[in-house]
Amino acid sequence: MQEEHIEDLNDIMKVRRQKLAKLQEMQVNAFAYAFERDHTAQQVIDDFEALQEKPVAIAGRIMSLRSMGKAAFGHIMDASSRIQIYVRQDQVGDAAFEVFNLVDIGDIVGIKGTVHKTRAGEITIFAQQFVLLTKNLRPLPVVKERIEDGQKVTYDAFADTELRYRQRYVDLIVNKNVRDTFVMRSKVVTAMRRYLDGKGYLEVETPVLQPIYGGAAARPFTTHHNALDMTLYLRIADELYLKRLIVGGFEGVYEISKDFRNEGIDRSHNPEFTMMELYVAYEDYSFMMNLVEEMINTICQDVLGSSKVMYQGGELDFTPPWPRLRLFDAIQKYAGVDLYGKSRDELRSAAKSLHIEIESFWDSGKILDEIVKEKVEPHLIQPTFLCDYPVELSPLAKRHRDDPKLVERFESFVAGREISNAFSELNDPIDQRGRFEQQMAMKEAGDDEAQMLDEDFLKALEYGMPPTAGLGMGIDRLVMLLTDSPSIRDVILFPTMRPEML
RNA sequence: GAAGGUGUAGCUCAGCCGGUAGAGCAGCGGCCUUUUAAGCCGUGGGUCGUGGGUUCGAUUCCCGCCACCUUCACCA
Repeated sequence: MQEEHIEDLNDIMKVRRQKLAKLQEMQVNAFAYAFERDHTAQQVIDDFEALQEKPVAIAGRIMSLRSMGKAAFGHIMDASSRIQIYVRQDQVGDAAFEVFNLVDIGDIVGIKGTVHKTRAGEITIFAQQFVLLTKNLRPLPVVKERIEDGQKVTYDAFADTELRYRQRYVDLIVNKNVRDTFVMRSKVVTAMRRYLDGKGYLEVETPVLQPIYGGAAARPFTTHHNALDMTLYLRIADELYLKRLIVGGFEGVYEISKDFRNEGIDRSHNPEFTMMELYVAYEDYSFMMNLVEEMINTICQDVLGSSKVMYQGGELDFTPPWPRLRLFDAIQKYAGVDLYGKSRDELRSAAKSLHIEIESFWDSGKILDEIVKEKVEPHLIQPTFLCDYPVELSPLAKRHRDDPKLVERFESFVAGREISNAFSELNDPIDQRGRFEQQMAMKEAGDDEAQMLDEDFLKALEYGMPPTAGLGMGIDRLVMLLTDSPSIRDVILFPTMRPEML
């Protein structure tokens, strides 16, 4: 709405504008500059005994109103909590009460008054002064709750997922559990930083715009730099830059940042998502397994006070150690076939007998990957490490010390979803070049997710990268687990949406 | 990208085997100075997602389109 035509607004919005005009006539600033408060709602509730009868100043958004002529009850909400207010004409004065009569649910107000408990036993601020701080011009969904048979019943919840995602600000105002989820998300990231910083690792920032994308198998977003007249890609992983830093002499570096993958959107995928990558010199993937289970458990303890969490009706237990299952043993266990050392054709027929569809250009690694996805991953509910992957699947991982067909790689699974991926990093530049070349061949063959050859990265390896363990961890998915969220969109404040058609 | 589902008032929903729509809350007016889904009385509000088609007549039936949800594909 570029130009505003009041006749286009609905009745409720028209009335709000009229009230605004009335306030202006009364010389009331409906968009105040500041309000000096000395308590939050939660502080008043927590310190009720000490604050009883004492004056407090609080501010917040009106969430309910029950007017009784010359007095009214309502609830105001600030970031901490919700608290009842009681406004009486004979206390706040005629002028302020006249303003109060123009207040709607959704307005932001400041209250100075004394702390009491009502007859019904609810902590309430009896207003002595009332100030309008911000006039609301758009009706807010009014969610009501009632206790029935000890159960909290919610009426008229703001529940339309599309509206909730498109207008997350409304979702946050109205749905407390949504606020809680994002507070929890912040705590998870803070706890992770605290853990990694405590180990002495250095948090760094590497390029989002990359001339050559790498470090994962995915299609990128492509963009263009005008001044340089060149194509740039939004990163799909941080890996190759972080390893350059290990070459440079840092011995532990991590980055928490957005990665971008030009793939489909579903309950566990968003085109931009948050990843933590960590590289530690002189260590291998066994070290990293220990670190992952310790780190996740520490985060759980920090933010939930427990190693156990309920997720979608089932209990997850993050207490270390987590089971470690070799990939081919897992296939044996869940698919009932031994696929170790099998040729591409043998894998192909195995896939067929397991009713798994495969593409003609897939190599043996890709076919195996598909079988694992279908037959193994759904079984990995409790935290589990799947380790020792075939070399074809992992062009950046070091060959297994006991078996050249495998690499020293693991992925951790929880609730059937991958939450981390790690390996002993390949630091032999000759081997690395060969693996890149194999990827290029796959790209030729039609695999548009095969990785690009990065000459500068190879050059860095030629200078010598110490033995290094590397890890990537999906933050969004971790937060989903710890907040019992079924969709990644529930843990991303503004998930990717198609633009609304106007 | 495919299939299925959904789209009706600010919010949550009902309804219509074709005759231009209802409820609760929110709103507006009135009464009410301890209420809390406040209450009581009265009352306004909708191009029924969008564009076509069939029909005397479409919110309802048919087709296209858009958005969202679910499952699948791709992927983490």
